[in-house]
Amino acid sequence: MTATKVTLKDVAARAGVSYQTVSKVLNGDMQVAPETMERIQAAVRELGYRPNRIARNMRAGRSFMIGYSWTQTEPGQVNHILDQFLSSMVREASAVGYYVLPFPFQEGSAQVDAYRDLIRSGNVDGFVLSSVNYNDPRIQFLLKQKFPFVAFGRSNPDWDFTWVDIDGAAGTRQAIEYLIGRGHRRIAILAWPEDSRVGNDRLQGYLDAMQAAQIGIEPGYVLRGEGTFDVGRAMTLHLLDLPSEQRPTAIMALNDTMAIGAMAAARERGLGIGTDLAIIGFDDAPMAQYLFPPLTSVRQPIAEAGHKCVELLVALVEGQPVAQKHVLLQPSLIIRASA
Amino acid sequence: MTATKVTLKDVAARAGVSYQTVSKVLNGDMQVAPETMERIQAAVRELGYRPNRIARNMRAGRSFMIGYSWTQTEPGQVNHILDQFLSSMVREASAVGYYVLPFPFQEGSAQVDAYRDLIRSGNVDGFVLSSVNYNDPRIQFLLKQKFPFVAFGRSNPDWDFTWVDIDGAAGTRQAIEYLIGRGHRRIAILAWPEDSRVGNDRLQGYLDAMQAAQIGIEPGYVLRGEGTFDVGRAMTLHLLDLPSEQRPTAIMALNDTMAIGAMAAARERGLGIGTDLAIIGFDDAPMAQYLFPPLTSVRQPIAEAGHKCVELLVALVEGQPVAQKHVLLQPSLIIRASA
DNA sequence: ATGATAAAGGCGAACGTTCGCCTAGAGAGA
DNA sequence: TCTCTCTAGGCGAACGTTCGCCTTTATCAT
Repeated sequence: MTATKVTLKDVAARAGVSYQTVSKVLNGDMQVAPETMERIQAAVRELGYRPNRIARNMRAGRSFMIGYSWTQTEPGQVNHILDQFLSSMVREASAVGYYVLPFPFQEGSAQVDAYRDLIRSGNVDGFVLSSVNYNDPRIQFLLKQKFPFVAFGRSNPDWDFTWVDIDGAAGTRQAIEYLIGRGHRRIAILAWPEDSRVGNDRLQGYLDAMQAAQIGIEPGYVLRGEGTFDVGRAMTLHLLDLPSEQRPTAIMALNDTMAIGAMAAARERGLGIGTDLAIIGFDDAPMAQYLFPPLTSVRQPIAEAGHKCVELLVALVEGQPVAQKHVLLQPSLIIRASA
Repeated sequence: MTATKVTLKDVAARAGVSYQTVSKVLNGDMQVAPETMERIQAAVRELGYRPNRIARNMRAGRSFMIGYSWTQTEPGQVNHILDQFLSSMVREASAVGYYVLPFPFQEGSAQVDAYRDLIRSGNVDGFVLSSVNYNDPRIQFLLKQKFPFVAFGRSNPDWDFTWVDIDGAAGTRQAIEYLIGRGHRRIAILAWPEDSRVGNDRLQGYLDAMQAAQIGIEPGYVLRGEGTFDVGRAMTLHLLDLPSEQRPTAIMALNDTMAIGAMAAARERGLGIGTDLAIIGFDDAPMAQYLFPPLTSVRQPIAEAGHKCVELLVALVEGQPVAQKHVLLQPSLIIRASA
């Protein structure tokens, strides 16, 4: 019907007051006579007035936007995280008067440029980073700029910044303890390359749990490689082809994709998954429950992480005291038939 | 280093011209002496000036934002679409000077309110809708408001609006033709409830292909239900328990989750998937290739759809002539071992 | 010499808010 | 009656752009 924008002046004209008064009344910054209040409210209602967000932001000198960018996954991979993480960020942001601004992921040095541009153009008040790793150039840059950000994931221990992370070590530890409790001693782990901060964290839980149970770490049981199906399958075939007294009875993979590769390998060698060979994954991808057999996996509280990131970032941006600079969320082991 | 914002005036002061001149020069709206140009460019470079996007939008009376909201999936489900669709929208939008603004999904009548609020507050210049269905209240509302939007998905045939969709009928047709070519005649289909526009579209491809091949449609082979694992499994068990001369030799499901349920059912009945029973899914979820056996499925050009949606919407918003109001993209059958 | 024309750039205004300060009138205390 | 203090609300300014129009100076053809 009415395509034309309704402004404060329109409301003011109809209510018979100055437009600044309308502004103040709507923002609760002023006492007015009850009848005036009534007239203003009626005008707002009848005209369908909503404050123009751009003008408001202009005046405030802020954008009330949170920049977020994520690494695009390769064609074969799923980003089952994104939906949960982004949805929970958007919801929490909206609840506190912010929006999330997704921007394109860039490779290499162009990546930091994208962050710089968003800052300089006043497009965002802060960032949430994900997929952080050691020596992350974005963190380095934002720290130097003193620009507010919260990282989903830890980085170099000597860098001082606010982060939210999932306790990967605890997740793996839980899984390994479970396997040990079921009587397994020869437990192998399909880990990631050494330059992966997340991979090292998760691997640490394996080392801790084995040591706590006084089981020596067999170097041949710790395999590293890219977290893909093919790598998981190849590593598992290698393990299964060891002499039978050395062959592991349980394999944990640091993500579900590798675990599925491990399942394929077990099937190829004619082993019953969950019976002859226990397999545990990490991430609890949505498909995990539908695999044959359903995959035991470590589930991460992704939505909670997104929520926390926004909560901390907004506190940072608004200069409120931040209760906790570091939030470490606990994952949980979802036990199914594969282990 | 410099936390303070750099504005046109700062640049102008350093270059020794008026700030409006800087604006015009940067926007290519004015001819200046080469030396002046040089001074301005140097000042911009040295100060790291970027135009303030909020002020620019304020002046333009537009936000250069595209609103987008998606239905949150249930815990067990994946939204493997989101990453591709959103990424491609963000990339395309960025290329033409826009951003994508995700906002929280609301149930029921609050949903339209969210759209209305975004319009009134000047937050967005247009919308991309997804998960559209028959009688979609959002489409109804936006048409009445004459507010620019592009739907990813069709709705009521008599509503006149711009959409991008994937030719689901063609996808199913391709799959069924493939099955027929492999000698199958007793082909069942696991379809969705009748109120699903997408489901009916995909189902139509089955009907078309069967008819074209002169194979009568067996009513008992067309099963409808929610697109979940459990429903897919239950429907398949029902089909497999038919007398052997009536039992289908191939089953197509309208999504991968149901197809995986069908695979579970086949396994329970001791049938070899791809040998005793052919199974085809729809969506080509990333996990499909890692299933045992790998699932034959219909792949949709999601990224292209996202790209097109933004392209059309921007044309709409800027009042440019839209080459094609309706874009129907072709899916492709990815043949693997399950059929 | 003179007027026309173009090039180079200045200036005021406006977009819709919010913020701080000002004012008119009423009520109250002395 | 005078002043002092509230209360309700008005008014100007500013945020950083862009747009339209104006002014100045140089260039050129007549």
